[in-house]
Amino acid sequence: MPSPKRATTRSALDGRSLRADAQRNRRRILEAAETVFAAKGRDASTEEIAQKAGVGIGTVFRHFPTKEALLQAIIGKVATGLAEDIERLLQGDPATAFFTFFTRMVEQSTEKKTVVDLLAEAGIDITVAKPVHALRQGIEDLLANAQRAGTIRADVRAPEVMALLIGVCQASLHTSWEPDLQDRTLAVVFDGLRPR
Amino acid sequence: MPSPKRATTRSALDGRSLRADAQRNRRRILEAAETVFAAKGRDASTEEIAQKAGVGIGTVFRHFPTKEALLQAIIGKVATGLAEDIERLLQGDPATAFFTFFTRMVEQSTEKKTVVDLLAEAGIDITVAKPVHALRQGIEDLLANAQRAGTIRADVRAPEVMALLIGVCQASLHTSWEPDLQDRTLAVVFDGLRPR
DNA sequence: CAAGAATCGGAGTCTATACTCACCTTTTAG
DNA sequence: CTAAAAGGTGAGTATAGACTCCGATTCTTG
Repeated sequence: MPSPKRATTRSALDGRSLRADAQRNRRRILEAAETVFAAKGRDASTEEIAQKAGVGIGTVFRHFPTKEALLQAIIGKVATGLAEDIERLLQGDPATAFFTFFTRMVEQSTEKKTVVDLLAEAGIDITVAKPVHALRQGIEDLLANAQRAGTIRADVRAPEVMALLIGVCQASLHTSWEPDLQDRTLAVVFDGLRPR
Repeated sequence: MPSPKRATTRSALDGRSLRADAQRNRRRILEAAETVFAAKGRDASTEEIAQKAGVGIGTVFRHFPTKEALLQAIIGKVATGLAEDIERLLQGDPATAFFTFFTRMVEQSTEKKTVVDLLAEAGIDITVAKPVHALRQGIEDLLANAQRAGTIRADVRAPEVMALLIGVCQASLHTSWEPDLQDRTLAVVFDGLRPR
C-alpha cells in the first residue's frame, strides 16, 4: 500500500476554486446557454449550447449534472439581473417605476424566452431559488410604492399583477406584433390598474 | 392480365363513404384525441391517443397522415364549438356578451390546453382554416357590439383584445390559481376595456 | 357465402436528444 | 520538471416518440 506522496491538493473540501481552464469553460457555457435558451427556449439542445461555447458535450454535463440544472442557473442569472433593475427603479419616481418595469419586461420577452420561463416559475413558486424570490419581492415593492403614490388602485394585489405580467409576456410570443400592438395592449392593462 | 371481375366498389373516387368500422374508429380517435390533447397539450403522444381510442397506432396514422394533422382537426372542432357559442351569445345582450365569452374562455383554458393552442393560432393567423377564421370573426362581432352598446371603449381594437385573451388564458396555465385570482385578474382587464 | 377490397394492428425503423464513460490532456503543487 | 489530480472529450448508450409496412382481419358486394 503506497503511502500518499502528497496531501490533498486545493483547499480541502467544499472550496470553490476550480482549475483555471475549468472556470473559463464554465463562464463560456453560461454565456452560450443564456443566448441559446433566450432564442430557442427550454427546448434548445444541449449540443448546440456546447458547440456555441466551444466545448464538448461532456464538459457541459460535468459542470451541470442536468440540462434542467443549466436552465435553472440561467434563470437565476436573469432573475438576478432583473432584481437589480428593480433596485435601481426603486430609487426613482414611485409613480412610474412600476409601469416602466412592466413595459420593459414585455419588450424583453419578445427576444428572451428565458424571461417567460422565469416568470412562469415565479408564478408557481414553491421550490424556487433565492434570485427568483428576490425578483418576486422586488415586483411587490414596485407595486406597493405605486399604490402609495396613487397610480395604482389599492385593491389590486401582487398575484394578479404577476398573472397579468406573465400573460402579456406570453402573448407577445404568440402574436405577430404589429408595431404598436404591444403598446395598445399594455395601455389597456395599465388603465385597468389605475384608480378610476 | 386478368380482367377486373368487378368494377370499382363504392362511389368511385373522392367519395366520402368509409367502411362502417372505419367511420366508428375515426370518431373514436377524434374523441380520444380531444380529451388527451385537452389534458396534455400538443405534446401528448400519439400512442396514448390510440390506446384511449382502443385502436392500433397504425389506424391513427391511416386516418390522419400526421400527428399535426390530427391536432389541427381537433383545433378545428374546438373552434367550431366556440364559434357556435358566440353565435348564441350574439343573440343576447350585447352589453355583456363579450365579457361572458371572455370569462368562459379563460375558465375553459385551465382544463383545455387545446383552447390555448387554438388561440395562439388564431393570433398568428395566416394559413388558418375556416373554423378558426370564423372564431376570429365572432370575437370581432362581440367586440363591435359591446362597443356600440358602450360597455367597451371605442378605441380598443381586435388585435389587442386577442392578445389579452391569449395572455390571460396562457397565464392561467402557469399560475396556481387561488380560488378567485382568475376573477381578480379578469376584473383588471375588464376595467381597462371599459370607458372611463 | 366467397372473393376481394378496405382496414386494422403493432412490431420495427428512424431520428432526436439527454446523459455516461473510458481514455486522453492540462493544470498545478512541490 | 514531474506526477497526480482535475478536467475535457465525443463516441456510445438509452429512451422516447413519430411514422412505416405488410400480413392478418373485417366489411361489402354479387
